[in-house]
Amino acid sequence: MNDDKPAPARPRAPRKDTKQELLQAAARVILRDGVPGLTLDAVATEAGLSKGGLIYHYATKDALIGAMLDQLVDVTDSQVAAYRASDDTPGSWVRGYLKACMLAERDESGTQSRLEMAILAACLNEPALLRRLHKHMREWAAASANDGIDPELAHVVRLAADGLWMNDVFGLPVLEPEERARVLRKLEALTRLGGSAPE
Amino acid sequence: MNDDKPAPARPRAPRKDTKQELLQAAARVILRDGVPGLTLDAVATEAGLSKGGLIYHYATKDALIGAMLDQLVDVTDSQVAAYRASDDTPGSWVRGYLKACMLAERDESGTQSRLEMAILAACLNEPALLRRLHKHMREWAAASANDGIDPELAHVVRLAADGLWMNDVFGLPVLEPEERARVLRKLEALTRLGGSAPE
DNA sequence: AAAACTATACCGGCCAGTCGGTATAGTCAA
DNA sequence: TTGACTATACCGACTGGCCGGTATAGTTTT
Repeated sequence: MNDDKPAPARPRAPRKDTKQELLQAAARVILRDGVPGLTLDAVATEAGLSKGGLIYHYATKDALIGAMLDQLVDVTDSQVAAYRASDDTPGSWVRGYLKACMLAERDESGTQSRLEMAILAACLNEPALLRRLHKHMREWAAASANDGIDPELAHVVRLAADGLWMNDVFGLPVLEPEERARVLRKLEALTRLGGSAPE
Repeated sequence: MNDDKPAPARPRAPRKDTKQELLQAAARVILRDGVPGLTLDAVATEAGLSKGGLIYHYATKDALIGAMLDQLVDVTDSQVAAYRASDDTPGSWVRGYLKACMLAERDESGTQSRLEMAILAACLNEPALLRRLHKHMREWAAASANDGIDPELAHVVRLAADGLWMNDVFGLPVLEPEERARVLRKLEALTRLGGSAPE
């Protein structure tokens, strides 16, 4: 009846990019139900698939979480790179990182940062994932230390960004929005402080 | 052969502080096996008693985790207070907090900080616990903002301490020990910077 | 003997991962 | 063009283990 075979949009048809859709579904689930709520069934349902369908694309739960982690790292790195394209003065890496971490504000109600932390929390369980995460953090630490400004100050700013972003994650915000904004401005200012320092 | 009890060769003496022992056992388990490894059976075994015995003291798992959280907060607060007893200049709260967070170094291989993060991770699962944690964080945020120094700078230092402490948690250290020490010194210096600042 | 404390057995729910099956599309040969 | 065959995508019932919690029967100590 309604079936025109060559037409792309049908109920029962291979999805264009199911894996990406699954990743987003997983993000939605983890934000709504927390880390323990991230079950294969939940993700599958959220994505409009069955568990079998999910498993077809990601053989194990860890594979799914690992893919989320990879994407998170990629996004962060590319955001930093994008920022640096328009700022190559000393401290630009840290400022880019700061911006990347705080992109949350663009989303509705800090969705992004909560997601990031949730992914990290999910990684905590699996040593293999944790190792991958750790590797990336070391790279980030190295990048901030090599940013052309006082390395310790760079670390401080980066760590504070991590801390702020972590705080965001615990449900409601710890800092008031205005105070948070002031802190961010202060952090940014710090990256310009040691920049063209003497010596 | 003095005492060949095949079963738990336990001290028949009335354990007066079993609850405390259980808390410590839970800490050991969580450090060794991670958050998902924190099962009632595991804690009981680690503490040298049965699950029934554990349940007798902590009726539910959440009660156990809650007790761990309370103890963590108490310890932190009392360490801050102890520090301030010998330093009541502006910025003392933040410096005390810094010290409390970094007590890890006194332990063998950052045990303390990893434990703290693990407890937080365990709390992530239960909304009720998360709320309690959140309350404490707000108190800490308020305390740092009221420390007699530039509030934003105080937040920055406190957040960086959180970030550093979080980094420690991911298994191996992200920063080299010397670099870490330099960062700490920088943080401490920052708390004295805005202290008696103009205005 | 009662209270305090501990051990053992068990239940029920949850959840990752399995497996046999179905539907659709593409290929190729007769 | 049609039937045989294969690959891809997906479904959903099922299983097997794990784990929180319960029930109950000891064993000490006071």
